[in-house]
Amino acid sequence: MGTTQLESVPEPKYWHLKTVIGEALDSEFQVGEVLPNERELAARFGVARATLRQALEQLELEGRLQRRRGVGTTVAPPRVGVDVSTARHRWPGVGEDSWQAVDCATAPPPAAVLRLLEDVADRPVYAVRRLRSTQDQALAAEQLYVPAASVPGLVTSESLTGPALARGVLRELERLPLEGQDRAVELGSARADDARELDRLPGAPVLVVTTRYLSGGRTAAVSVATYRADACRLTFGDVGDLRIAS
Amino acid sequence: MGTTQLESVPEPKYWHLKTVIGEALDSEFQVGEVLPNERELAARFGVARATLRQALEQLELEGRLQRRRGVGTTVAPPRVGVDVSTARHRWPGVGEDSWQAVDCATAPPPAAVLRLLEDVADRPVYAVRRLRSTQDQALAAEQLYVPAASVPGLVTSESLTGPALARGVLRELERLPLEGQDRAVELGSARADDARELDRLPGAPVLVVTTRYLSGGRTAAVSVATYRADACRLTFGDVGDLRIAS
DNA sequence: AAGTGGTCTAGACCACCCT
DNA sequence: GGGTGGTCTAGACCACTTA
Repeated sequence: MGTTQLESVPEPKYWHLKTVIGEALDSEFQVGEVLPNERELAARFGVARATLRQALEQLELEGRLQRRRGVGTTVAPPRVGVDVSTARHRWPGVGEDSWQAVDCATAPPPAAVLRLLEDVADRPVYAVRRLRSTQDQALAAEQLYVPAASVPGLVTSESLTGPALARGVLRELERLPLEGQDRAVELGSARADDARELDRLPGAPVLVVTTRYLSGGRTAAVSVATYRADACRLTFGDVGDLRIAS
Repeated sequence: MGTTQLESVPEPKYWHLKTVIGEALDSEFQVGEVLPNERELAARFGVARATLRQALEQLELEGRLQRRRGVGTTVAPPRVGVDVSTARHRWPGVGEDSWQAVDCATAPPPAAVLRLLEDVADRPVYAVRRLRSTQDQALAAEQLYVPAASVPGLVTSESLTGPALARGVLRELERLPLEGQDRAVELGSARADDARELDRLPGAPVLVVTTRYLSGGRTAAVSVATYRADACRLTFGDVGDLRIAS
């Protein structure tokens, strides 16, 4: 990376910086390579550290950089495309997928989820926790809410807890006929617990995917999955899946 | 040993501020109401303005606030759910939709789009510009790239330009049999031109929806649509009529 | 212990919108 | 012209990782 001085331009410094550094990333850096630290970069470009950080923040938001406290700033790999296609008509956890069930509690779901689960009397509601990862990196954390009424065959016991209970709930859920799904994607910021599991700081930008699973005309389960916005590209392929087009 | 690891987690000020203000928004403010200005809020909470701004930035990212230079900070309405369902198997612009074609050029598409349009020899490539709005607010700006080969019946002339040409391209595109779509959603930051049309500043967070339209085994068109991440929730309903009456 | 990114401060000036 | 949010500075200290 050169030691180019910035000329005075009408456009904000951090914006121009972002462009300059972005181009340098393309031409002079390899994926995984460590950048000079922020104080050095700021000095090199002749700006305050806060200004430099504004540029780095944007680049991180766009998935081009990865910053980790105590470690440094590295060039991020291209975003991973993760399939969240709705066309499959499958329950979560069916078939080959990259989710791993890690826990299950019966804590009451948040108000926003309760609005989607129409019948509030369906207590308890199982809260299954799952993680989705690629080889070395956690991509998403999910909270799957399943009313007890959706898994009538579930055998519970004092000794059946944690991951085993989570898997049991998922297994029972598969027995219901899945009639459809409703899905929404929006931008959010990671809650403290999600952030920890995604190896990000609280408030990190995430793509929140909310799914409503329908069975028997009812909402049989609600999933709230938070994907690392810097590391993921959500794909909804319907190609090669040519269902009966109406 | 006496070294008890007390997990005192000093929560950052801006994070706490965000919570406090967020709760105040729920209980004490109406949608559209104007908040006190940043200098006053900072003084009221006893923090530096920069710290307060960190909290406001997060709230804006989550779609709870709207800030406009020279105007002030207002309480944002709930996010608008916009349907970007892929199940429709429709070309862009067919039927009742909220897009408005505004222009058409023949500028060469960016490299990332060229990679999706396999046959690079298909010149020229029409670049149709469209806007999607609700009553009073622009939600998304789209650049739709259509190789000339996809619209063989298009009659061009010197006098056919701008919006009229854009509509002509869309009309011709509808004549092709649509075989499928490939869609991806990721987080991006608004380019200067998109930002202007979305009434945001450059770099504002946007949800970038990239769609590949397939016809005859080829990529017949590529759409890159940028949605205001603060104002939109993208929905992918495949439920259709099953939707609970609302 | 040294080095990194994350938080925070107290100022300053600028660009924009309103009246 | 007066008020707003946006940009920028030059520091300071903190939390975390690594050696």
